Amino acid sequence: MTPSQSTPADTTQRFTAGAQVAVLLPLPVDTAYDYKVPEGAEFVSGDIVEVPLGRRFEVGVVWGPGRHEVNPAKLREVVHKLDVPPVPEVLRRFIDWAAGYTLQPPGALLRIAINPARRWVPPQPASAIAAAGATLKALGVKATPAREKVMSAVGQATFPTATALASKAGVSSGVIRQLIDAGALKLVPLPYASPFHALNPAHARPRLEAAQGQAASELVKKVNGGFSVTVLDGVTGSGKTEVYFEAVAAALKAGKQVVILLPEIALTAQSLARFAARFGGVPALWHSDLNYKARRETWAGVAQGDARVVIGARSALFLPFRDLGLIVVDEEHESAFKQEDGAIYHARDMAVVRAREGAIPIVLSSATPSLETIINVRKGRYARVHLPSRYNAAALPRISIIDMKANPPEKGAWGRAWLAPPLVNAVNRTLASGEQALLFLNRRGYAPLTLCRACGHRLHCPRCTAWLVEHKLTRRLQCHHCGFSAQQPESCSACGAKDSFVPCGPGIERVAEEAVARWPEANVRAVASDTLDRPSAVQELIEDILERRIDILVGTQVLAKGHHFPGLTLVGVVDADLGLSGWDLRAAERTHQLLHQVAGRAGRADKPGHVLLQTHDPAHPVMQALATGESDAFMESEIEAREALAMPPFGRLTALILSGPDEVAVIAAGRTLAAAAPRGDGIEVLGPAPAFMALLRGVHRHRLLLKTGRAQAPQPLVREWLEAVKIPSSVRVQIDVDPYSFY
DNA sequence: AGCACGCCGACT
DNA sequence: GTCGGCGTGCTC
Repeated sequence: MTPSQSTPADTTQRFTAGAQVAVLLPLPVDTAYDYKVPEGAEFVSGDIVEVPLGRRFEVGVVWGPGRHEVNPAKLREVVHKLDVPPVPEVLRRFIDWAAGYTLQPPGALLRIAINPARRWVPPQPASAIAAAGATLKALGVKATPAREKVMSAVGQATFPTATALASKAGVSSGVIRQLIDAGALKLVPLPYASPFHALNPAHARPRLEAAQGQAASELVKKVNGGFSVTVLDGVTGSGKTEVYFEAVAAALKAGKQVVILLPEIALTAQSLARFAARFGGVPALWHSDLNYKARRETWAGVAQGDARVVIGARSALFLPFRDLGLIVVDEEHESAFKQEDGAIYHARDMAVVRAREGAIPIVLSSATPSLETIINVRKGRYARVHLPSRYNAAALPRISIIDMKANPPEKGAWGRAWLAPPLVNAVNRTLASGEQALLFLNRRGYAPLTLCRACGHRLHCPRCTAWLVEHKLTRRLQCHHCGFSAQQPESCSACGAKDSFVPCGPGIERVAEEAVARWPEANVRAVASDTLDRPSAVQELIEDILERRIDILVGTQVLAKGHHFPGLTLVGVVDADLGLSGWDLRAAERTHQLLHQVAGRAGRADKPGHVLLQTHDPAHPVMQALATGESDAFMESEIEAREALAMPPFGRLTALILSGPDEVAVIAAGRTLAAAAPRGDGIEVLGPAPAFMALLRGVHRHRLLLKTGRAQAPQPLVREWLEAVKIPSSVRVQIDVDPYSFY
């Protein structure tokens, strides 16, 4: 990433009546629009304003002086300024930079930043209810029994809500409303009460081990020292969270705000409870399914500086912090940080930029740092703080490989089997000693593929390039990409054969079926994202495991992170090869990270866990790295491979994704782009090719990939490229700079 | 993102 | 004859 080139707009710049201002709108348009400052108004850069746009109104942000590039006759006036703090200059600079880098329209990023202001409702000043001081009679209000009850219940007291008074008096709240309207009761304004907990950096100082204490003090040193990037790494349970909490405490002590970014799935009640135990209060939360009120409240609290710490998913990075002093990205390696919510960006990379623009420190925390991060450490761009030993000296699990070719599973009375004899024996031993086992398989449902025995026809989704997955639990066939679901047909639609469908391959339900058949005495539970849809379901599951109501867990990656279960001493990875197939630069790295994390679930202080990996390719570097514990050597070979192929971060990739309902138009657009592709030394364009999911929810997708050298910025090339061609509006062009996935 | 304008098919 | 489909283009 190269430093910002945009010149920061000066916050102190004022715009008075008659002047022109550029207002950036939260829309996917390329530039800010000019507006006139109305009579009697005065604005500064960053002010959030309402402006007319076409025949509607839109909320935007004063981005700077007008650019005077449009016919003055077209100019319209700003309607008014919203009563919210202006968007801080750092955030504006950050949006400009991020838009230029990711090739997204700046408005698309602004939208993430100011969404809660777009339908701004000034927060209602809180008020309580009390007697107005006049009798019903004096007011000429008819004294019904219900009204009398209310008046005697209210007395000299104040009630926080109408409901509270209504229930005290034993009447419905409608009566209260009537009495307020009649003037017998009045609303008394309450002083502003912050909805945010006070956070005390000294609330519960943890006792840190020597290594942790040293790591913590290194991070604390960075807190008031301007921009820095520090990688905090150490195995699961080494106490990374406790360590970065000390940096959070230091930032709080310095009166600064903090944002902690987590992958969406990791935003659990547990992570909040852990925070609360350390700081004596719950932080503000930010994620995609907050309701509107909470969103507005947190957004305003962040802008006013009232919300001191936000724990949130990637979009929390775009909140208008008044005085941000520290960013933490936990589980830095997680690919969930690279996703699209209106705009395509990598939250970890953008977080580093946000830190730089704000001249503040950022901590990247992970048990398995990403390859990009490791390289940045090596090149000296990022500092590294390493936590060597496992907290409380708990033993690391022993990892061994089961060669599935040499140890094929033995078929049982229930049908095909997926557990090889060594794993079966290990489960036997685990159950005999009263401990728990996890059978890990990253595949939901019963069978990933259903085919007709008679003709070989495969059941696939009508709207996606994907097989339908049989789910025995719901007795339906499901598409895991679009939510399509159907009854299993009685006969084959291709050849008409009856009862000819056979399931192929295992999902967790099928492995659970085998476990039940093999260990009828044991309690077996299959767990996947679809069975953990409620937050309470997660909590219940955790309790069931801790209370030993489950002996054998069969589950997907939802079980890979988070809680540690002391009774769980065996992990069997049913198909360790699963993540390795497919054209994905990071397949091996990701599989390594996932399996490493799963392995971390096993064992406890007095009894090391055992992890068995079932694989058809025991010699694969991923398996060898896991079995020998030589993660560093594995990463080394991955780095060499990437360097040899000039793949990121040694070369740069940019993907153009074309999509639309009409496949012919999408393909034609792909050809048009390919014909106009940039040429030059070290520039290569691949494609167009159908995306991995060429048909998704009825939308056809094709991709082109631009490869450039480390020194060649792809952004200007892509800009020129797209300016030179005409793509019909029925085909959408998305640009993904530094793509992570290839589908 | 909205929203209107515009040009071709089935209806009160 | 009009209602309405969504392809195309514009919003300071």
